[in-house]
Amino acid sequence: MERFSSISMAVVRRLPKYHRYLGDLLNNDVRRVSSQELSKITGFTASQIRQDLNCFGGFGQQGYGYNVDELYNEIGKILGLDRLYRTIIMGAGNVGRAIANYTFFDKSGFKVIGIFDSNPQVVGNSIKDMTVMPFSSVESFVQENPVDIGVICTPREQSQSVAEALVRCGVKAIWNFAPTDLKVPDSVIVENVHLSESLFTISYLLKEHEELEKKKK
Amino acid sequence: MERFSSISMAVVRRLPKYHRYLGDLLNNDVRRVSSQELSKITGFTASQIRQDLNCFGGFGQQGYGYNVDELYNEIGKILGLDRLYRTIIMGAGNVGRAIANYTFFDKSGFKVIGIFDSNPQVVGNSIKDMTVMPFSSVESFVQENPVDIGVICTPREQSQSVAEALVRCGVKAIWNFAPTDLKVPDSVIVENVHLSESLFTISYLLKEHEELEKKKK
DNA sequence: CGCACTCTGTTACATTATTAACCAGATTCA
DNA sequence: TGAATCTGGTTAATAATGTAACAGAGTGCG
Repeated sequence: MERFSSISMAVVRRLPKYHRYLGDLLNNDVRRVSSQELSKITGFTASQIRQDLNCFGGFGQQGYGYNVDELYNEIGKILGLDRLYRTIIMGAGNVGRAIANYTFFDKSGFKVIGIFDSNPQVVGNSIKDMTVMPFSSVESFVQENPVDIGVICTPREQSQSVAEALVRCGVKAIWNFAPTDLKVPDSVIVENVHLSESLFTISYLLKEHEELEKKKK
Repeated sequence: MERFSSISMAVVRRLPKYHRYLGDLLNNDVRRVSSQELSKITGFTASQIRQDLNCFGGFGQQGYGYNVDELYNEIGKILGLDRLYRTIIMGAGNVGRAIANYTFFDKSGFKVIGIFDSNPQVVGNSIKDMTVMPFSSVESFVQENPVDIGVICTPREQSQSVAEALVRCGVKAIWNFAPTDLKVPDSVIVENVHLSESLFTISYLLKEHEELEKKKK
């Protein structure tokens, strides 16, 4: 995906973490927090936290720190969590069902409004008060019900054609759980959750760890 | 987690992708490939690919390129995919069940040998020819059956204590699906799959995209 | 009300990651 | 066989990211 904004992805990917930790503080009735305290909690350096936050404006105050409540809400706004996103899930297999039932999803303003599958055996089943629809009906469904995010939970073979269908429908963002790199126009946002790559990374680190243990002996 | 190896994580996280694309080439009976061709396929620069691969040794040959079969296997070895990992899943909810049934998991040498849950209603259920066991039996189970990787699929509240139990059992790596940063000793490998952060990133990018559209008008 | 202290915003520096440039070895085709 | 071409390994240059340093705004206590 092309990006015009000057904010680097490195910064963007830290924002959710700040948001989460600030939420925790808020739950513990903490009113104010300094970058140094945040540093201890999050593990990032205080310097980095101050710099990150300053990309979006001066939320803090010298000699005081940051107001937890205010900062939490500001970051929420920056992340776009003050709105509702309509999503559809493509593929009602294990992953698709897990996402559909993922309560966090709902709580954060991501509303699943449709689930689709290609398997006639699965179409018609109900998942969380929704009936699974066939892939072929996606385009007409989206015309009636605008969709912001499409979640791809199909096997690898189907993922590219499903992505293309979503793009044709005008879906602006894709959350991809299939182990491929989808080819879509630059204007479409793709966020991959590549479990296999994550797993292989563990495998690598385990092997590396073992080899170091051996060397020690 | 502490790391001693000189290989940077940036490189490590690209290896699975190389491995995947090489597997595709292999399936298409492609025998040789140059860094330039790989560049077109993967989207990384040829320079980067050559440099990455050279961290582990000179697998290519001037004027020829890389032998696909050999490179695929070498990267597989580097990633530690030539061995079997015994895993247990902590939490038999939506995510835990999805992982347990994830066929890719099996195919790549990650064998689920146990599933645990804290809910007495869930304990005793069978998932994929396994019976869900109570959390309390983890330690004795692991003593009998060595475990390499523990997968945390519990709600947030339980994740830290479950992680600590795994560490006590001597589990060396944790694949964490709970939305927290676990506190474990440095020697334990933790790989997070933070779906919420991934989702919030989409949210941010969607908002950014919309704002840029507005400006154009 | 003022002074010592705190803590941000910001700029300067250091480190890491990515890309480009180049050379020599190997290949291929005539 | 040999010249033109290709391509990997390696070093150098550039870009991106992260860390440290510091001035001064603002706090809070006496």
